Amino acid sequence: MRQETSEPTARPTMKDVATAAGVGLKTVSRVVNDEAGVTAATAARVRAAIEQLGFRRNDGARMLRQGSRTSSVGLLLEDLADPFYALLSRAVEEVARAQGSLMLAGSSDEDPERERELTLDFCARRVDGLIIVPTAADHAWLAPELAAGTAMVSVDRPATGLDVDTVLSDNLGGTVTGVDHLIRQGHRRIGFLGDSPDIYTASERLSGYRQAMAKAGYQVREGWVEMGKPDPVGISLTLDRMLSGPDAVSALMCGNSRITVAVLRALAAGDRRTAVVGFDDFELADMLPTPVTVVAQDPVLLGRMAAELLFRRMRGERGKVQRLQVPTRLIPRGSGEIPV
Amino acid sequence: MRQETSEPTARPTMKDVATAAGVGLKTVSRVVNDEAGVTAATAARVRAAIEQLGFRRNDGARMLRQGSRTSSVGLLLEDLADPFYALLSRAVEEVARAQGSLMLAGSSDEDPERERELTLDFCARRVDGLIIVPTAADHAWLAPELAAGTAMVSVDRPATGLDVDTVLSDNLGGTVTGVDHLIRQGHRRIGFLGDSPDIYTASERLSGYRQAMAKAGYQVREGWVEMGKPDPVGISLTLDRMLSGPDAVSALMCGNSRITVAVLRALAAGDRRTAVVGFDDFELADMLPTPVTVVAQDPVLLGRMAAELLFRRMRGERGKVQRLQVPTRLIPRGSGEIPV
DNA sequence: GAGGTGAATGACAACGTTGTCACCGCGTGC
DNA sequence: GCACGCGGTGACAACGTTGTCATTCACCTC
Repeated sequence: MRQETSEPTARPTMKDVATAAGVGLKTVSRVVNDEAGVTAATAARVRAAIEQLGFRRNDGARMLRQGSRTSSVGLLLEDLADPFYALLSRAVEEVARAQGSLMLAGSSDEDPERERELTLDFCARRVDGLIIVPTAADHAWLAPELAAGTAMVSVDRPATGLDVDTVLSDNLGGTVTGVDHLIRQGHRRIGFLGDSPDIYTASERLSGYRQAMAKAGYQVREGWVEMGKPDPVGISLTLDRMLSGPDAVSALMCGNSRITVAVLRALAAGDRRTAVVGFDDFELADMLPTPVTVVAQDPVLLGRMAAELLFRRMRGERGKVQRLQVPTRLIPRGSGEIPV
Repeated sequence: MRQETSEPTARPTMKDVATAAGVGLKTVSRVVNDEAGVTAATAARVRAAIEQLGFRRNDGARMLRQGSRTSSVGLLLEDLADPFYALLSRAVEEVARAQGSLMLAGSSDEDPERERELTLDFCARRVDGLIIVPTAADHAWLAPELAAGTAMVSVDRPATGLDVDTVLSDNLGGTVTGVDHLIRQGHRRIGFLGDSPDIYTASERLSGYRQAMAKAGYQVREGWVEMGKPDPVGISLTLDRMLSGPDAVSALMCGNSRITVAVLRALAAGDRRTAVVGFDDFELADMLPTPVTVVAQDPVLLGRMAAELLFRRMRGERGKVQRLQVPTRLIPRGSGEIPV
């Protein structure tokens, strides 16, 4: 089979198969779908014709005829290439496959416009369900789709302006655990570096930090908190500031793994031994010169729970809107156990 | 909009919109598709009805009517969650989006049966094109789909039994470069640990190793080569063997990043300083106690080239079957510069 | 005022499939 | 001999959309 010679041959349809086999259209349909009521001899002739023409049923037409189900789900997240979301995607794929569905995947890149376009494209394709890691923007525009019967689950973050099932990590509690851990090592001057505060997870984690500090009765000084898109240069400058002067911190809580890594890089350049706890685990965290203590999330569980919830809704389960929380886990490895 | 109360409302169709707006079906179609020849007043009425009913065009039906194009491509690879393939996927997604296509993604898990099912499902959905990281099994079963006009590109590995455009890394040359690099540091006793030899990339890299050794005039001793699924325990045992006795090696070339990491873990447990070069870069390779020298691939470029080739085919470009190679790049970081 | 022009609109078929139903031919029971 | 049942089969409509073509009507020209 040489690609270069293949002409854009029209795909054979059931009608073509019927003609070739000398039977009626419906008989072909019966054979293709393993329906009863076809003689073995007829079925054999039809199958031969199918083989010979290279026929394959057009599932698009099939689903149009049969009604709503397209046996496909849409997954919309920030970035397919991010290790965290890659694991989550794979978990969703796994559940979808077990349910006989295919998965359409798209990355929003945190851009509400792109998110909206992709999501509405998914809806136009009539996905049976939608799993979405929503950007910060309002999602009320999805309400008509929801009303029209497209099942939806929000994961990792809640969708503002839309009342749907949601699966979240325990961002606040996890951060409290992480900061508490630093406090137990004797630290009272702890800094926090987080992602843009308009991202739900980032602001939850910031709250966790503030809450843990308040609970311990420690003040959060001006300049101990820095929020924004992780940017190596910016983080390096921020660290210089946080680690010097009379108000210098002795420990850092990092709001996500990209920030943690950037912080470690910046610290590696200097000679201070600063205690660090990161939110979100990452590969090789245990292999670094000072193994990194983290508050680990479970992206696979997040994805699986979201997908299972989605399929339950798709099966018609009604009930109240769910809001599930996945616990986090502190993994002490060394960087968080550096004393004051 | 509360999910719990939403009944499985049938989605409104153009006919419903037409009735609501008091116009003909075709007029709605015209408005939806921004065709000329509709009065502003009529269009406004139609748009109001669309808004009110929450209508969205059914792209499935549209594509059925219009002919072959479904504006979707299928991506089939080993594992969406693997960082290498996650990057590749994202690159494919990016190109697809630029071309107005959506992406269906699936993981084969290196299982030919699963690969086949998913791929044929994609074909039944009438994807316009297919990008596949093929398992080792024969792919002749895809020939009818190819003949039927589904564009196909194989990436990262060639598809045996199928003559399609292919985009590959320079696995052999890259490994030669890596081994040469070790040789230049004075090593003559170099071991090779690779993945299962039935995986194309693994056997190419093994060839590269043998070629580099032969070129230098160094013998490859019995026991210096170990191929198989990366398994931490197995690798640890293998290393014990390779690094001891009269035939002990002084350097290692690792066939992929999972193996590299497992090797580094095993080496970290001991106290030897063994030179290591890994095939395929990975995150934080530069941050490890001994930064890791690697032969880096470019998964993003692989994905982009594959996707661009695919879309060219989909646009009808004929020409001979292509076989493109993406160069690799040696990144010396320390572990490969450890002398004998 | 007849005829022509062109813009707006809708009726209808078709895309490839499946559900419904009618038909055909044969064997059975009376 | 006739009604009946039943298994096998195919004709036809329908799913939601778009392409084709006919129709309508206002407006213009001579």
